[in-house]
Amino acid sequence: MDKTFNAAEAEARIYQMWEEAGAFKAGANASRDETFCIMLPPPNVTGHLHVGHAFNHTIMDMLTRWKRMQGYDTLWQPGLDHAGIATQLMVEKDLAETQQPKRTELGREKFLEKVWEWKAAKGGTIEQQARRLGDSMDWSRSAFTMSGAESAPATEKPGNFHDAVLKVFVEMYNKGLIYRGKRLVNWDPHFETAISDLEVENIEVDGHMWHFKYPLAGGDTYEYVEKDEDGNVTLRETRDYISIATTRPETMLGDGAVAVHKDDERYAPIVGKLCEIPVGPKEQRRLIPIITDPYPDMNFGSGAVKITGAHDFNDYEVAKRGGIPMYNLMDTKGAMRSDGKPYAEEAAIAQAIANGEQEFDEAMIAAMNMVPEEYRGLDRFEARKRVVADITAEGNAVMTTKMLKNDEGEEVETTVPYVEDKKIMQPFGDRSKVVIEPMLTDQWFVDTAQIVGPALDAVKEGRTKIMPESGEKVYYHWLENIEPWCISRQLWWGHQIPVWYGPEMEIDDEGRRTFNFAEFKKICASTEVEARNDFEEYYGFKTVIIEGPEESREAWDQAFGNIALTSILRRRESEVGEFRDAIPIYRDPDVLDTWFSSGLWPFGTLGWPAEDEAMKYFPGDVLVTGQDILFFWVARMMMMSQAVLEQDPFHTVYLHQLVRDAKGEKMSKTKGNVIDPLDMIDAYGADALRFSNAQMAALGGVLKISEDRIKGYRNFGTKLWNAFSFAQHYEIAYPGDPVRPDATQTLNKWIIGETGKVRETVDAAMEAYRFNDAADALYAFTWGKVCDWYLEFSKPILQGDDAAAKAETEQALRWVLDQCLILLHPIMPFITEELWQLADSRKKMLVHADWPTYTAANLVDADADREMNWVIDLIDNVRSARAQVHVPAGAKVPLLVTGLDAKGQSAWDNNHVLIQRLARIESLSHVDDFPKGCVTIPMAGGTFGIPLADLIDVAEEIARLEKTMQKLSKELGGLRGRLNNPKFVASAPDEVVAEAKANLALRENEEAQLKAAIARLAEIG
RNA sequence: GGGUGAUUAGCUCAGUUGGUAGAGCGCUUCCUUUACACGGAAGAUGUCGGGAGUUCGAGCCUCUCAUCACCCA
Repeated sequence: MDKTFNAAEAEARIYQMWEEAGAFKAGANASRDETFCIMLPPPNVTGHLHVGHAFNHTIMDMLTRWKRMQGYDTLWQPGLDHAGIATQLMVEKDLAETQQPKRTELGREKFLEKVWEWKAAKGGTIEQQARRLGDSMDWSRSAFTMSGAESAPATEKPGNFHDAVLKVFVEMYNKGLIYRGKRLVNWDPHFETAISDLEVENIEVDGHMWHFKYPLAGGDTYEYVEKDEDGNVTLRETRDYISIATTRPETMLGDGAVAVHKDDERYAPIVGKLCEIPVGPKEQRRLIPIITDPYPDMNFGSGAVKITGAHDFNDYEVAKRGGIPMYNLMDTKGAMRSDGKPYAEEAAIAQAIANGEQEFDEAMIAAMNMVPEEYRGLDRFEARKRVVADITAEGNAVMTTKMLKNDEGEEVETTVPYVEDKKIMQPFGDRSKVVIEPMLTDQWFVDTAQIVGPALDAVKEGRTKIMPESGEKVYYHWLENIEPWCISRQLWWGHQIPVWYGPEMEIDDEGRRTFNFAEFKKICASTEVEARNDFEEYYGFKTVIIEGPEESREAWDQAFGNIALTSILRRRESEVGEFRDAIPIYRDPDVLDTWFSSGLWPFGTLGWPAEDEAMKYFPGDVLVTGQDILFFWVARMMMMSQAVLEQDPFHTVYLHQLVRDAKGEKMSKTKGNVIDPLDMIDAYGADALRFSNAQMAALGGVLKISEDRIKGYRNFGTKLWNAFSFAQHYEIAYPGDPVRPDATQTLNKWIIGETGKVRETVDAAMEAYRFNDAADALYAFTWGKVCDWYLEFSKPILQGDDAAAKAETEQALRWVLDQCLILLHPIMPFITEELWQLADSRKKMLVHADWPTYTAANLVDADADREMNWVIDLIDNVRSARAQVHVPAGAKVPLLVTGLDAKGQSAWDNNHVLIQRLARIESLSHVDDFPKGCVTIPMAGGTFGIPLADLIDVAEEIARLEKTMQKLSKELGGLRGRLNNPKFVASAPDEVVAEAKANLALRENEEAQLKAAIARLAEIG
């Protein structure tokens, strides 16, 4: 054997062996019908392995290997997520770097070809990296969320995930669970797409709060009164304006109202009146109403809030409640709109609306551009500056005084605009890093309110358990307040929404058909053919597919010429005669949110909607993922599985925290504290990293990865390795698959019992998802019991002449070491498999070895247990005493004993060889009294002593004994205090009282021995 | 502002129904003894964040204060 395990060489070789043997295939090693299935949270196809993956893969792999060894029909399902935005971004960057045409220049079809090319060439590195961790996934089943898409090239691995996505969309659409609507969504001006709430990061940044005056219409005035808490008037003045505070002045252009709280006495006189938005051309200043709403906080700012329904989520709610028009001010890039009619016209209409003179609807408002010409086309942040400057120049900024240096450098009181520096929470796109703009757009939504019920019930009724439990509260809180889920994205890479639009057809009383391009008819179908069939049936007319809505009118004109729509069909039939054209329809250009497809992961990967044998793995068992993804993904899988299959996708959700660095800080490239798991594997081997991961997997615990710790577990691996090297050194045969002997030797009985205990502990810990307990128990057993004691104890027998004892011990030792390998395999698969293969022949690879079922009850021999613990105790005490009185480590000393009882005597007789060897004892003599200068070692069943004659420093020995006494007294005090307390004896459970009594007796015995020893020494002293 | 969690040895953290505190690393001393120096032996260190309460008994339960972290506004 090599001196240490060569992880770098062995891991690749072993992994290859497993993979070639199909060791991880679904159902491999199955000896029973029960299935065990874990779905890997699919990493982005662009992804790389980071410490978070390394952590949760370790958990999943431990569970999978454990269940596979237990004979379950096991599947750990791998795969990749197409990751809409991330991938599209990556490919666009790649195009730019390689001087290829841009996405928009390529067009949709060509661009998608590029994405697929990119995926084939560079995607999925993470799957190779995962192999280095030892992940036992069934790679042959690796799934992809875009498999089977129309755009997929023939070279791609076949799959039907796309079918699943479309089928679910169509079904949910037909059930009314998916709708299209205009709502305020988070808009990413960089990618020009809607994104979900969860893709928004709120970051606190330095911002400003501006205070402006909105003059009352017609120069009206009112008495503005401020009072303190006691109702005393602190300010009274006549105002002709209402003061508004805002962090986003550019959105003033879209204000629809000013809101105040109904209880706010300051503004009571002017509620219902109109005020003027103090920006834009003087001639067309818009007047907006002052309304009441519960939203404004009377104590914040001036207490009055401008309402811009199209650009703020709170305002949106207020505007909806109050029927306030929501004017959209920006284009898809976040610049001020430059389309629509001249401002003067738009402002006139808006005024009519505000005055209540004109009806309005959503579509009409959406088309209106309330941006004055001077701001049109400006970037939103540039527009902000200009708006602030213009308002201030006109004198509508609220002013305050401040000490500023004048031209001569003197501090003088100066009147300046009132602008507060303020920390504001600003939303950023988690991918694009640009400021997210709330935008009023047409999007597709899942009506989550309708499907959330069963997902909530699953947890409430205990069908699905969230670990740690605190996750359940968070889950309820989120699901009970769930918002509609915006599922459309204005991207190209993804599942294109399977909805086609054509002009709405109306048939009048005379049977004349008219077509309406303002109201499109939607048909949802899983294929284009089906959609066209449906449309053609509807129109009774041929259709033609065109690109998008902007072309629809054009296409129509091209097809039919400039003919009045109302009579198109009649004229066509009678006048056009030869008929070559068709009604244009187009497919929705948007794609689905990536999370819509990954929500189907639990069954989409198993062949659904096709009938597939693999569906036996649904529902799966455990979902292991980061806490941050509970809403993104877990809740959605639960909703979608119920909505589609009416089943819960798994019974347990194991949530873990973000993996941080050793100091508990988030890892980030800018901080430079990123730990690459592959570097750790290179340096210490995958097993060490995995053990470290298992060990820190305390439920709900903070995950801090530390290189020192990983190194420590590498050392643990070496310890295990050396235990085998020990066996080899003693030339213990290793035929393979050792059988547990019927032990007669105490030490063998004892270690077999300890093995029984640890197996139970490990299984209990694994079942409770307490992986740290499993790892700690195995560490303590392997190192602390097997290596530190058992191997040491076995030496005299292995070197001795008792052939029977030797044979039994060799067999027991092989068996125990085998058990270490089996029990450690789920955590440390490589080194254990390597050691397993040292045997001459094995029935199976370790990865498929049978997980043991023996119990402590079967294997523990109470007498052997007691005896060995006594032996260990004695050795410990002798060693400790020797070290403290500075007996040279190598020196062999005689040992004395007084009052040794029968049990003690028999324990000594059975094990004296071990004791003498490990405690370096020359001989044992029974004496009535200890001689002068003797170190005392109190033990159950007798007092031991080491005579040191002149060697002993009496004072030092007294000090040592007194120190022990002190500790003992503390304990005795506690025990006596409790037992003397009648209430304790009366109210504590009997076994607790009994235990305390027994403990007290033991301690009192020890105390007596110590007292005697101290007295003896005092005499000499 | 709302929510969740944390505060235990020098450091990083365990501590499962309340029974009197543990691990790893680090540190000190000794040991290259025939599995292992990625080792062995011995050792030190804690008013379990502060305060109050419930209880015979609190690291654990309740309240309160402080500090920190994360999530959501």
